[in-house]
Amino acid sequence: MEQEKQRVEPPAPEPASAPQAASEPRAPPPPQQQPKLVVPVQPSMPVTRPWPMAIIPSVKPVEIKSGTPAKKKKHCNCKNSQCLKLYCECFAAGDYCDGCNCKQCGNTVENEKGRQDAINNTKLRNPNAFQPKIENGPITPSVRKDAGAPPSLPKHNKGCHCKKSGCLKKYCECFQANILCSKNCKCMDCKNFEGSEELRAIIQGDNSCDRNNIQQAANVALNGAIGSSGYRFSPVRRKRPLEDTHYQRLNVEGSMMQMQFQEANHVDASQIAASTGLEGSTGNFQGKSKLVYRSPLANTIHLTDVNDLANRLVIVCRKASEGFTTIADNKVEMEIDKEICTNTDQNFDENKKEFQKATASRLGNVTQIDQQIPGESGSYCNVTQIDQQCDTQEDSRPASPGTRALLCDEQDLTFGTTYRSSIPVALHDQDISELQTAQENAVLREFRNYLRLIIARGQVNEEKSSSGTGTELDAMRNHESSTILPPVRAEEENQCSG
DNA sequence: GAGTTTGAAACT
DNA sequence: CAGTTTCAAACTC
Repeated sequence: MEQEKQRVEPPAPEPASAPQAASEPRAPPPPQQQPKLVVPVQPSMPVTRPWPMAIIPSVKPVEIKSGTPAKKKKHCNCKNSQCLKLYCECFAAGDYCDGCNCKQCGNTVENEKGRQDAINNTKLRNPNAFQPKIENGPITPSVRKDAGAPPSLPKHNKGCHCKKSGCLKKYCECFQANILCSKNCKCMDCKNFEGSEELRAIIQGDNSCDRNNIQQAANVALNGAIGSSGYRFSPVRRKRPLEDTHYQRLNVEGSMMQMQFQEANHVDASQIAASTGLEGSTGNFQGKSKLVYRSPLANTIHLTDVNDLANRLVIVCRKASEGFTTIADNKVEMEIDKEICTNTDQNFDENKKEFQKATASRLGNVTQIDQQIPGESGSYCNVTQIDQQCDTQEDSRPASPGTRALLCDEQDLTFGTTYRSSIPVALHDQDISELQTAQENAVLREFRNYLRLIIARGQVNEEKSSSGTGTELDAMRNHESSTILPPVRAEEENQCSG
C-alpha cells in the first residue's frame, strides 16, 4: 500500500528559511571546495538540471527539449529512493520536492531531520555530491560574467560515462547540460564534440524547434546515416586528454578532417571550438570562447588538395605499373614522372592531359588509356566503374573522387582489372609482387612529397602570421611546386638512381 | 501510457 | 577501484 507522501507544500523555498542555511552560508566558495549546496535553492532553478543554472551562465540554453523554458520546475517520479538519494533530481539539486509525483517522499520540510541525514550521508560518500557538476573553468561564473574575459568552455566536472548514446541524448549529462564532452569524460563513441557531424545534425534539428526533429536527427546521427567520424562501431574509448590550458585549436578545413584529426590526436573536444565551420551555428556551444588559435595549416589543406593528392597517387601508381610492363622504356618513364611531378602546381586537367599524351605517345596504349581515362572525369578511374566497384564497400556514403580512386586501388591491385587487362604482359606471381613494390614505392614517394609540401605551407603560414602579414598563402600555393617539389624531386632521383 | 533503454548513483 | 545492482529519466512504440 502506497504511503501517501507527507509533503506539505513548502513555501517558496527561500534559502533563509531552510534549516541548512545557517550552518552552510550561501556565499559561494571557490569551486571544488566544501559543499555548499544543501539548502533549497532558487525556486526558479530548473530541476531538470541538477546543478544551478547560474553555474553555466555562458551556456546558451538551447532548450533541446521542446521549447520549454528552463523556468518550469520539473517534478520527480521517484518510487524507491524516497527522494533522499541523488537519484532524485530534486534532492540532487538541493531542492525540496514540490508537486512531484514521487512516492514515499522524504525530501520534505516535515522530514527535515531525515533529509539532513541523507544529505550528510551523501556528502560522506562524495563531498562534492552537491557541487555543481558543470565547471566553467578557474573563473567563477559571477566574475566571468562581469569581466568579459574570454571564458573557458564549460565542462562536466566528473565527465560522463556514456556508452551507447553517443553522448547525443539527454541520458548524457554533458549533452543535457548543453556542453561538449571533455577530457573528464570516459564515454565511448562520443559524438558530442565540436566538429561532430552528428552533433551538427542535431543542432540543426534543434534549430527547427521541433522535438521530433531533434530526436530524429539524433537517431539518424547515431545510426550513421549522416557523415560519421568513422568510429561508429569502434569500441575504443575516446578520451580527450589535453589540458585546457593548451587551448589547442584545430582549423583544418572540412569538419571531417577535423574530426579525424581530433580522433587521431585525442584532442579535447571542448577545446577546439571557435575555429571550426560550426562556429556560430552550434547553438548552445557557440560563443563560448573567442580564443582563436589558428593552426599554421589553417586554410592550407583544401578539399581540392586532397583530391589532387589522390589523383597524384593514382597517377604515380599507374605510372609505376606501366613502367613495370615496359622496362625497356624506363628512361621514357622517368621523363614522364618528371613531367608529372614538376607540374604539380598546374591544375589537374593539365597534368592529366600531359600524362595522357606522354603515355600514349610513348607507350602506345592510346586506345586503352582513352577508355580508362575519360577526358572530363575528375579521376583516372572510370567513374562508372568506380561507382560500381567502390560503392559496395563500407558504407554507401558518398566518397570524393580521390577516395573513390583509392578505394579502387585497394580493390584492384593494379588499378582496375580492365586497365590491367590492357597490359600486354602476362604477369607471374613474382612479377605481380614486384609490381606491387614498385607501385608502393611510387605512392609513398608521392605522398612524402605532398607531406613536405603541406609542411612547407604551414611554415610559410606561421612565418607570415607571426610577422603580421600572412596573406601570401595563395602565392605560396601557386608556387609551391616550383619552390619545394623540385629539390625533393632531385633528392628522390638521386635515391632512386642510387 | 506501458515498456524499454540508458547511464548515474549506490553498493559490493 | 572495478564490477554489479538499483534507480529514475529519457526514450520508443
